[in-house]
Amino acid sequence: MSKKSNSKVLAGLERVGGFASAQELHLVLNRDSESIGLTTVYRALQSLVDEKAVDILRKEDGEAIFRLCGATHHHHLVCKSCGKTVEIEGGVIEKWAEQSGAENGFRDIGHTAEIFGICAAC
Amino acid sequence: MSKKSNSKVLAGLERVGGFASAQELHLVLNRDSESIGLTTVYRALQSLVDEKAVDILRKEDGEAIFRLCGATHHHHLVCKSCGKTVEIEGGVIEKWAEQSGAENGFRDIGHTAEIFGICAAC
DNA sequence: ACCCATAATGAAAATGGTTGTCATTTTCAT
DNA sequence: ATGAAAATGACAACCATTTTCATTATGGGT
Ligand SMILES: [Zn+2]
Ligand SMILES: [Zn+2]
Ligand SMILES: [Zn+2]
Ligand SMILES: [Zn+2]
Repeated sequence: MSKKSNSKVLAGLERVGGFASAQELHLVLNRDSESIGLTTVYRALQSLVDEKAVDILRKEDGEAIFRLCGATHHHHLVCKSCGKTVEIEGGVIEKWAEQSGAENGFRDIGHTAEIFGICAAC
Repeated sequence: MSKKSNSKVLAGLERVGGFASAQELHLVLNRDSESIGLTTVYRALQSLVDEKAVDILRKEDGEAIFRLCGATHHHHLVCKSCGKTVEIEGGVIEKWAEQSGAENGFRDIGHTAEIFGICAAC
């Protein structure tokens, strides 16, 4: 029966596209007339992470954010002033992370990387 | 005057050696007859992070942990299981960030990048 | 269809790290 | 010494997440 809430949450993540926090997801789902409780969203996300259908990361402030596993992986260039965001190709980073991890005997390697600055308009 | 609490906290971090949470640090400091409030520990850590004297990372549960940081810019490879940390040379990343930013007309470019995985011992 | 054991759900309360408030204390220049 | 400004810390507020617990849905056995 947890199947139902799991697929609701997965659908929500698809709709969102990229990362979303549990609470954002809860809002999105209920906005679209999918009645689901916040607790259940947390539980569904937890089990989806356990079965590796969903990735979990942490924002700088410590809040957990989730995304579909296998969603196209990319990185962001964000303007510190106006928030404008550009999606960046990160092939170099993927190699760097894999290689650095492997050289040090690590497995299950993941990474985070963000670029920030001031955009031309600001 | 924040100098005083900052150096107390730095001393605490030295004593601890590796990573410590704000609350652990608060305990350690007061155990060693350094009377300092928890709020002040948080503030000192915050300002030390701002001035890049201290690194901040997140445990899996989202709690912030801190440690002394060398002056040279570098990145981290962290074990998700035991917390073991390796400092990584990030020349590739610096170039990637600078170039991606410049290509999109951004200036004052900075970046964050972390690698995580499971270490050989775990 | 009916029972019942079991799992799922979600509202509300509890938890816990972190941040905000504000009165008090310390520092420092005059 | 005096006042302004910065620093401090006890306490309360905040907020994401977890725990409780009462209710509801599910599904197999009869
Ligand atoms: Zn901008
Ligand atoms: Zn994106
Ligand atoms: Zn990447
Ligand atoms: Zn390890």
